[in-house]
Amino acid sequence: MSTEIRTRFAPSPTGYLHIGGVRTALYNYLFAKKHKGKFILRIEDTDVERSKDEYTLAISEGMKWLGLNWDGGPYYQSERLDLYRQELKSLEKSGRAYKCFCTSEQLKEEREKAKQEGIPAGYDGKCRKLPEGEVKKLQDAGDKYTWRFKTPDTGRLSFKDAVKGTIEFDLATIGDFVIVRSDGMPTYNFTCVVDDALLKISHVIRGDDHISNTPKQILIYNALEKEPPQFAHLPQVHGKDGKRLSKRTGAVSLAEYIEMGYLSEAMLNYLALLGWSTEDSQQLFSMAELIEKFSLDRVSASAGIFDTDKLDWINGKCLRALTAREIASLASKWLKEKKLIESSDKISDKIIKAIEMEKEKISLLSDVPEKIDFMLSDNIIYDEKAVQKRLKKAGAGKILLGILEVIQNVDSFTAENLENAIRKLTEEKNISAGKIFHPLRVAVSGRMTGPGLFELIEFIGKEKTVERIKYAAEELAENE
RNA sequence: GGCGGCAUCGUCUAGUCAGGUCCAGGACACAGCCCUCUCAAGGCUGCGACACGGGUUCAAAUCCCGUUGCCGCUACCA
Repeated sequence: MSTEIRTRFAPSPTGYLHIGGVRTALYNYLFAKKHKGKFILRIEDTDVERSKDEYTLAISEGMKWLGLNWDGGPYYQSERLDLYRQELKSLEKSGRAYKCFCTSEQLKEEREKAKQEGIPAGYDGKCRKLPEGEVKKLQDAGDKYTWRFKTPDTGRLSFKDAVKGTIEFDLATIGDFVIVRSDGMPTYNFTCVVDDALLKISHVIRGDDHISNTPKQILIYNALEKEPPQFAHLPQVHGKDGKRLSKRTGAVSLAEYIEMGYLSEAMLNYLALLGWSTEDSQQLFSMAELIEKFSLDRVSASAGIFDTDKLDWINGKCLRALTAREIASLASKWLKEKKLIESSDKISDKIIKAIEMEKEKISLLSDVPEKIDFMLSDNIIYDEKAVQKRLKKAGAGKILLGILEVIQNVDSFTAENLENAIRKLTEEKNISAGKIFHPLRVAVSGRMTGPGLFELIEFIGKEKTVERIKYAAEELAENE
């Protein structure tokens, strides 16, 4: 009997969607899709203090932006409290959970003491032995209590991890841990198991910071008489300093990368490769290829560093594969900010043409305005360095005037005709192409870089071109 | 401290399970060259790594032991 593959992404809404979390979500998504299974979204919001609605929103928006659409959920743990309560009852009945009246202050003190003395920290299971009468007394007195899970005192527990192999733990090192807080809210290790079991998750794919939690969770599965899922622990994503990704080392949230102008497919492609690879080292993938080729046994075991150089390269590749119209529409937010367009639905053909000419130089969507604004504006700004280098040269003014004459006489103002005419000029006057092209470029655009000169001139139009060459020749160029 | 995980070019990695075909392959970045009216893009070339120390073996990046380093867990966070 083949059971359905079901994976889940289970972030806690205590911060914006983290880039490492995005990768976890991606791998879960790819694995589910590859096996024609289901990908479920679950929000782990049992930490009332730190969970915020805005983070929940950011998570689902981010997932949508990426196109990682979930097949089930989102399930909110805060809405499933009854379920955990039921399972707690079952644990109580089987004697696997007990009430603990120790206060957090007490425990903290003991932990510190243990640390100083160099003895292994961890709960000593004091309240496990509390006589029933004593429990009743404390409870009647209104003392707050947590529920702890009773872990075995001896033995070993091992599990097979799809990326790390077999991992074994000594159960003596795992103390009784809290599964329900004194305010009645269940904790992670408990809710996670209950939900994964109830939602029939077949493969738990998550960060390897959860490895140490896994034995605890398996213990709960066993106590609840549920079958544990397959585990796959992904290596961490680190910052440039090799440490855990943090704001200090760069952007960490997906939203920041969106803001910088990255494309979702580039992000996905890059993240897919950060910890996974094909045997032939393929670098560029469509989502369909990713789904087809992904497999957990080719996931790397070691942590990777989030490096934007490669992301930028992939982003450029993705961008170049789009049409100018698509780029314009994707970049409309930035175009609007720079006042190049009024609204997203008012993208002129001129803008699209300009983007077309500069397409291969765009690496981020946010680059678009600066690449094309000089072609669209009526008043160009002459770059000081460009003027110095190309116009303040002996004879530059005279050359420009010569070009002007030619240009004025080009009847059909196309790039081809312009090029023919100007190349003819270089031959007639026997001067190198560079001597003509460079000053001309600066004269009409104000800068030294840009699209092909003749396409650019055609785009600018005869009237403006003539006007600019005149200005440059008379006001800027060296006329000696 | 205890427990657990990880260790190949600056970065992402292939190769490790089934030791030889690996004086270690690909990609990004970097450098140079080519193309070229500029900047890009593209093409080519180059630079560059098996953490360290033992062992096993005819042979080790691959297997074993130890060391070191980094990371995680050790919460009434997830």
